[in-house]
Amino acid sequence: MTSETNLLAVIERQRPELNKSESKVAAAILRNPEETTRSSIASLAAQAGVSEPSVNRFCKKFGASGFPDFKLRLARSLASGVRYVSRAVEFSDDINTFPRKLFDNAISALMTAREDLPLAAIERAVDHIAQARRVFFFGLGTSAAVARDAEHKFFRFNVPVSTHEDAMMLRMLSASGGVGDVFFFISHTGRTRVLVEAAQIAKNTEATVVALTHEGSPLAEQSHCCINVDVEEDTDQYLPMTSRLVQLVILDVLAAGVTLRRGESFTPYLARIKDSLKDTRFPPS
Amino acid sequence: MTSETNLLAVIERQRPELNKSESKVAAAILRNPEETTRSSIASLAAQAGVSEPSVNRFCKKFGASGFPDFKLRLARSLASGVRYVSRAVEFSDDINTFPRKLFDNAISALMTAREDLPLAAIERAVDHIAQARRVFFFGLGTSAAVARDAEHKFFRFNVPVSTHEDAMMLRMLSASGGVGDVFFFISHTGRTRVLVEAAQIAKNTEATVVALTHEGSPLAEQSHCCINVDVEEDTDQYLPMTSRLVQLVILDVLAAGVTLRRGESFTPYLARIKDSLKDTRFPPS
DNA sequence: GCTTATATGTAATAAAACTACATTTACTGT
DNA sequence: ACAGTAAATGTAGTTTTATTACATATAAGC
Repeated sequence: MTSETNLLAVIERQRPELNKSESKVAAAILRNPEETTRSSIASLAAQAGVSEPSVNRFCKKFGASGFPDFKLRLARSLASGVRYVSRAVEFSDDINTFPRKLFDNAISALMTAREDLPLAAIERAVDHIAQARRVFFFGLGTSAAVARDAEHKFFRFNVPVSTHEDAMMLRMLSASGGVGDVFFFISHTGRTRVLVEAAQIAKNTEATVVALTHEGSPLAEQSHCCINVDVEEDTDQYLPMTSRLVQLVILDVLAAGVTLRRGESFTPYLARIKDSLKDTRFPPS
Repeated sequence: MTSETNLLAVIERQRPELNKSESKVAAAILRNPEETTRSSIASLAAQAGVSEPSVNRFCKKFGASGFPDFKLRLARSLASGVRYVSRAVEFSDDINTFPRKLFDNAISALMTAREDLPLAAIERAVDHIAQARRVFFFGLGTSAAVARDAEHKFFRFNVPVSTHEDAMMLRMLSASGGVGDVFFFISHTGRTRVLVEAAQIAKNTEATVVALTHEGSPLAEQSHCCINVDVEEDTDQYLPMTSRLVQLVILDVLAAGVTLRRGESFTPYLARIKDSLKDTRFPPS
């Protein structure tokens, strides 16, 4: 078990396995975590309707050395932001609340993703990309921007990279796949017909299909290597926001992986690309 | 003045104005903040070589109600992460370390940004966009993907939105600006010549120029409304990674702001757009 | 229904933090 | 330089808070 960052999430998760008084304590804490960090063991016990030692035992059960230590941990995980349940924006929100909520959601999505990174898949994807002859990044809708970002990132590795959004193009390019080609599909749902079909076509060639999507989705099934992005998101009401952030960071990870694979001798090359941009900018004052 | 989040920074700043025993306490805390959160008032007093009440007074001086409250605040500000130094990826890193580092950096950038959101500018930008006749999102390089994402997000508001990357297009469109047009420029550095020049052209029209960039940059100076994104980033060595994440979340904030402005009656319209995508997906199994 | 194990509470103890007050230190003016 | 005063720091006692050891109650197994 990883040392989970978010104490509240741990409590929530363990809740069904707690006995009576423990779950009363859990309830009291979850009802008002912020207040818990400020209250004494006596007042929390009163709030929960249990005895003080019960609270103490509860704290020890969750890895703390005692109540004060527990409060500290709680304060930490509250500060490290972010309510475990991502908070939806309401129409009653105003400028002082909703921007924070959105940031909290973004942060919490990244923290969740960080806890459970699909390292094996990432490593394999890096392998494929590092050795690729050509790389195609395909994504539609929100993921189109991600694909675009990836293109801009990976072209620096001296490998032909391209992005496309035209459904016909996707199919034709996918069909053109050969040894050393990597088709990299990006999708939050993993159910976008056009993408899934293109992936299927590509998979029937000699090319490698990598998917950055939800594991178990139709798209994942059409891939040789699926990097699982499993962000809970209320996509019924809102556009995918947090999942694309996670996708972007994972692409950064892949890019970094490829850089490391190339080795230190590669850095001058990257620097040269950077330098080429110098004259497009106003010099720093 | 904002109620500063980072207690350590506050202590550091106040240090010259502290008297002898207080500064001993400050030194002891700064020497090992992490440990301080776990120690008792007695042990901290011993560490600092002062008496317990001195420690207590120190705590009160910094706004805490007492030592336990102080520890809580300290724990919070340690957790809220501000590991100011974001950790760079090294060639000695392996798969177990560098992905985490990149996620850490992303998270810490968002947390830093969250602490200091330019709410006033955001509010004004929402005003402009909500009332716009047309909106143009302009960004180049890494920011092109951000602009693209914004386009995809904002077209849902029933306002003509577009993105362009061609330098000539930017200039011509900028020149075509009129009342009700919003030109939204996105740039990490705020020094990209093409963008700055386009912004200048747009500003000479009746249109509104909004910039999502570094305050004080040439681009910011050509805008009516600048949303300050101030992410420290080693762009000499790496591509902007974290700044674009912050930009994206801020655009989410703007989109949410516009949605809220439109009011609840607007939701069915958004739902209709969502529904139109249904048939492009494989149904959930 | 008895036995055993587990869970919870009670009350005493120990630890920690705070307060009031005493002492020291540093500063002011003569 | 020295008394007087104000600020700073420390001492010791008090109060609050947390923990431990143990007793009682509750539930599970035979």
